Amino acid sequence: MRRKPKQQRSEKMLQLILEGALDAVARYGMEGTTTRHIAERAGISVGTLYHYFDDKADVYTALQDRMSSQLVTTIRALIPNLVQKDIGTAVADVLHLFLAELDRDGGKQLAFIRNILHRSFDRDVGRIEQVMMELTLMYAAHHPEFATIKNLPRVMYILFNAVTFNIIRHLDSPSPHVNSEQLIEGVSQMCVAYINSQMPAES
Amino acid sequence: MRRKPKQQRSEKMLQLILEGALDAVARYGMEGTTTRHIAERAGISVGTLYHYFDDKADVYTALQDRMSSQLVTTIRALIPNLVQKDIGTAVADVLHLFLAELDRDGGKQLAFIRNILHRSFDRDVGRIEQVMMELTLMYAAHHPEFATIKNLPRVMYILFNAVTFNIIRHLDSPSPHVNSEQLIEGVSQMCVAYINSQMPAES
DNA sequence: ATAATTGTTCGATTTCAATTCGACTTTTCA
DNA sequence: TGAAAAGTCGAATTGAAATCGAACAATTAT
Repeated sequence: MRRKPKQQRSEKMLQLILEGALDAVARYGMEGTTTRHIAERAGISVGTLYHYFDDKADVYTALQDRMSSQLVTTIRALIPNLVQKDIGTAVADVLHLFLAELDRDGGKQLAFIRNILHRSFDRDVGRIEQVMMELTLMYAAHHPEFATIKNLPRVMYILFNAVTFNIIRHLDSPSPHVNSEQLIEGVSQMCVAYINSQMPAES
Repeated sequence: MRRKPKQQRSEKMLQLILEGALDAVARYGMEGTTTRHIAERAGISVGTLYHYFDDKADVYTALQDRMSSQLVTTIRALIPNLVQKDIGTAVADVLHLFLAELDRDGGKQLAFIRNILHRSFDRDVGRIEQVMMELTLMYAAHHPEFATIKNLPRVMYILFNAVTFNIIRHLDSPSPHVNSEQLIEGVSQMCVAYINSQMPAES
């Protein structure tokens, strides 16, 4: 049985379940949350839950969908505005918007997102970042002009994340428009450009 | 009971289980893999599995650890080399290395990584990317010089991923060295620098 | 207005994977 | 050699996910 809201109370129930799930995950974590927890917090029975969703994972998926839909809607509404600005400001605006959106509802959405993410990387990314920081130090030792960059650690942190996600994304679902070589070339150029832009201008 | 290799056969057994898990996940997917599957493919019994690992999740964690350790070791060995090169080449080298490492063992590692990642983003990231591409089009319409960039879609794809992961990472586990404002500022500057570097030089 | 139909809710019951347990085998070492 | 420690096994237990059919509510047809 798939999701199928026919009467209007159904729609309310559906949202009720999603709220219950959000609550439960915020409280017990994603692993710790059972279908009973969700039903309980939504004030319904398990049977009802399964009337609206295929399985537990489906509830989470729906919750993610709802969140990303909200974000997409908000951004889309802001496009006319963004289009007027310079790139730096536009990017900053979108990010501020996003963070503000997450902060509403007292952090439950944020907790949910963290639960989705946390089990994936964390440890591994952290470790690899550490080697990259070693590499940066070594590199700076061999290239003195490198050390003149203001906030070098911050710049490296941002670049590391930038590169990493491009690779992760490429692994997860390769874009038909960009092959490995093109990606690597582009990412390298981005690093060079950002780093150069952070160098104090030479006289 | 934690992991505890005392005799030497233990170490082999441990690796055997990890291989079994890698196999099983490549075959049945992460959700579809049961402890029986793992035990079966490793040629042992479930009971034995639980002598070496706390629970099923622990097996996956160990597998991730093993993979990231390998990567870290490889990179670390390459540092003396990398240090001699310009930044663009160094970045490209590391990425090539990483992809090559994954390609050994006939894609089982790759399949495992995909399984870890796939359940997290995919849908959502894709959707949001789509709005951002809309935004790019609109933006180009208002800023003609923008349209002169070669490979604009590729550049935007890379920047989108770069920005997204910086935010995701910030949400997942905020770095003590970089607060929200600093991150947004830095990320914006990166976008500007990369885009500028891709503009055809004005006479 | 009433009956028939369709949609909704419930929670006890079933199912199946994760984990435990204790009996058995192999290795270590005194 | 023998007995203590380490390792192995798989049947039995446990507990959460998912099902089921019996009630209940809303809607539609007569």
